[in-house]
Amino acid sequence: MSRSNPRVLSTLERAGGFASAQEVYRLMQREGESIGLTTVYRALQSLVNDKIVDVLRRDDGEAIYRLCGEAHHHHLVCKGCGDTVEIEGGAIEKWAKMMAEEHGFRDVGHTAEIFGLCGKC
Amino acid sequence: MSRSNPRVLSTLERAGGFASAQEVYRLMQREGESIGLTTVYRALQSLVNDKIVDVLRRDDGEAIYRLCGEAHHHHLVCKGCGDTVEIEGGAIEKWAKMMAEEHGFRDVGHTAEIFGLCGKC
DNA sequence: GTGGTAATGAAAATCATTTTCATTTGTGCT
DNA sequence: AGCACAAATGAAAATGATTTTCATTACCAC
Ligand SMILES: [Mn+2]
Ligand SMILES: [Mn+2]
Ligand SMILES: [Zn+2]
Ligand SMILES: [Zn+2]
Repeated sequence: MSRSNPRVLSTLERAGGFASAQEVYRLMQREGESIGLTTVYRALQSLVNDKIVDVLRRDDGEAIYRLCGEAHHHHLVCKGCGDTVEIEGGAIEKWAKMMAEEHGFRDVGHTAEIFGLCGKC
Repeated sequence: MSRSNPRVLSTLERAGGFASAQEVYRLMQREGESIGLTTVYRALQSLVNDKIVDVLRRDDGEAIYRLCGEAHHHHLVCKGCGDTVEIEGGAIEKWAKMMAEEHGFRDVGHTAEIFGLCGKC
């Protein structure tokens, strides 16, 4: 049951950060790779099963995937122009770990985003 | 633009805990209330806008809604059974404010969720 | 009552994801 | 090579939540 297609994995790597199945698919098409959307979905599911890839959900519900190894970071997004700054979240990591411990949760992950108006807007 | 239909709100109350738009709709139908699915969606969106209701996502991507208290808080959600603990986020508030200042952002808000497996799962 | 605006809901459209199923590919064996 | 059998692939159809359209209805103000 090892459907962890290496071309899909390498494309997700190349994408850097999060990408949805549809985005991975479009990226491969644009680069001339021949692959079916179904295979992309199956490969990503498999990679998640094997814990090589993380999955979470965008606000619109679309599933997004990311290599587990990549540096974990958060975003500061401008509601006006969409500019995004990648920020470090040491305080969040500690908070998440503490809260999980306190309530007996394990295998925890987290999401955290800040949004507002940037200097130009 | 206040489409926060009170019958939808009261149904969500009666449901207790989280319920999806589809579930709220089916519940109202079962109890003989005449309402359209579209109106349920619009009412829930409106309630979320007014911060009367929290929204998050099930693992399958379906949006689920729940009445939320006045105080600003965050969630610790079990990926296994869906149990949710409302937690306090003082550390996050400070972090968000500091990051925003550092990058010249104003009028900032934030989201932060922790997810993992609870003690029972 | 008349005109204007907001709310409603049935039906169609959207869109990510899953399922089906026929075809292709790979692998071990003779 | 030739054959058998399992796994992988992908096009097309199905699914299901959510959104959009649009015609109708309820609600107000004057
Ligand atoms: Mn973090
Ligand atoms: Mn907070
Ligand atoms: Zn900006
Ligand atoms: Zn649990």
